[in-house]
Amino acid sequence: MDAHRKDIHNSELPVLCRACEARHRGVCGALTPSQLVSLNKQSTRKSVEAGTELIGESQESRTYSNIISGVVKLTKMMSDGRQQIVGLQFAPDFLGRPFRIDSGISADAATDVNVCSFPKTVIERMIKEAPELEHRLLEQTLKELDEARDWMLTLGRKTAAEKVASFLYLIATHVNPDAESDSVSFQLPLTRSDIADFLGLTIETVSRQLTKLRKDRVILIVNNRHVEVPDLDALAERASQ
Amino acid sequence: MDAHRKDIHNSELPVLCRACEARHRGVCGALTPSQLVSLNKQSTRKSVEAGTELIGESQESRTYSNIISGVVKLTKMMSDGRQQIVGLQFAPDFLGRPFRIDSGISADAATDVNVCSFPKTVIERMIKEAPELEHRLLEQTLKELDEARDWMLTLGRKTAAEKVASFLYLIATHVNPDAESDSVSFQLPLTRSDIADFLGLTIETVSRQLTKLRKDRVILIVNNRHVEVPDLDALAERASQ
DNA sequence: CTATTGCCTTGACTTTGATCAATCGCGTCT
DNA sequence: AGACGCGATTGATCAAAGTCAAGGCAATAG
Repeated sequence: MDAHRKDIHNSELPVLCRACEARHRGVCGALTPSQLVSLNKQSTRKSVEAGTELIGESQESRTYSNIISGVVKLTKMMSDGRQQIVGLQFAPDFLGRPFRIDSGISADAATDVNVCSFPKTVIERMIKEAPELEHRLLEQTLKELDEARDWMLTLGRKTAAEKVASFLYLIATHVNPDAESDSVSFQLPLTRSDIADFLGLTIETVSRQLTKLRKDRVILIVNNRHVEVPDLDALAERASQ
Repeated sequence: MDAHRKDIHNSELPVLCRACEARHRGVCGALTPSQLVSLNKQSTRKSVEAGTELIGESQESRTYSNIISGVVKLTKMMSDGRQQIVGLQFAPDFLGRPFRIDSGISADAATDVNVCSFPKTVIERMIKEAPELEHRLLEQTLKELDEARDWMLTLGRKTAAEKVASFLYLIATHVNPDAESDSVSFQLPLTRSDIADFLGLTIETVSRQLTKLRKDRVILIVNNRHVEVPDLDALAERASQ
């Protein structure tokens, strides 16, 4: 399987792909160097700022993308305005859904985001040529399904205090995936309002629970966005995880 | 793509497969008659009664299954006993997760269930031979992901009254998928306790909300399990859907 | 340099759904 | 028949989270 990748011959790869995480952990890892070259000719790097809608009601997007950096939030909205964030995507996640029509979800940049975009047609053709690509998509989809179900437990059964701790734990472990030490420091990719929409709470409750965690010395709030966690296990404990 | 199926030559198919929904709407539809014959030799029909654990902590199951009839609930549990149903599966859904290790989910028969089981090894070999099979799995996984995210909105943002109405609407539309009329009659596949675990509520709240829907004549509770919905749109209204 | 704005926090009060407890209906076992 | 168990309903009370309202802080605009 890995024999196709020929990582040694890095020089065969498009410059942009060489340092790209998506080629290792993302879907591009399923492609041969020559497929990468051909895909690369049709791909464009884009930089979008926080708040931009990437996929949504407005424009039927004609592209798929890999997230290069930043955080994308997937949101569902009710007709009366209530909304729920149903997923967060980090690099090198794949953005878009081949073979499946939209399901009322919009994707917005939660932070400033860099993506690598490809025309849908190109990806759909490549999937037919390279079954391994579809396999990667299945694996990412299964991962997203697991995350969604984990979060259903959080939404349905955890208290506000546990929810906020769970969120912080999620971010702490995603921002720095290979954290050896048990202490972490990071920027929150979401506003209080986004956090509330992710947790099924109000911003006031989120704020109060953050304050409580701070007073209990489980976290350190350097400023609104910057959080430090001296002991990840203690945080996990608060999240009942 | 459909050319492979050769539905006309029904006589080539294994007897058990001929009337099986999974061959049409389920994953078996991806297989040629000869593949079906070979798969059929290794498959076994099983009938399990409500409450039986199909996949779980206890035994590392060596098989995948198609649901032939009945309802399967997917449950996540916290160490202190709180639990959340994270998905319901109906015929002809595929049960099991190729290429992905267990994620703390157990699958139990919510009602009496009939399944058609295959050894994991056989399925995994067939996936390599027939990319279309993997394509079907991706499609089912995407469907489950959509359903999970729909439910996240329900769990995070709907009131108890809306949650219960949403659940009834979900069952009403799944039990009789091709309901022409706007009135439906069905058996609830879950106990009140299961419904509560699905909705992130207590059984008392579920009961009260059902009573309220009954008093408001949105539903008719024939007996504990048997419900009639005279007007599906009115129910959808209550679910804010 | 002050005014405005957006985002967040804090406090007082209300509401929703949870908890605790009693009772009912129904099937089953003796 | 009577006793029991199990699931569901109903009521009374309580607690957690929501709502409403005021104010703080920091960045940006005038």
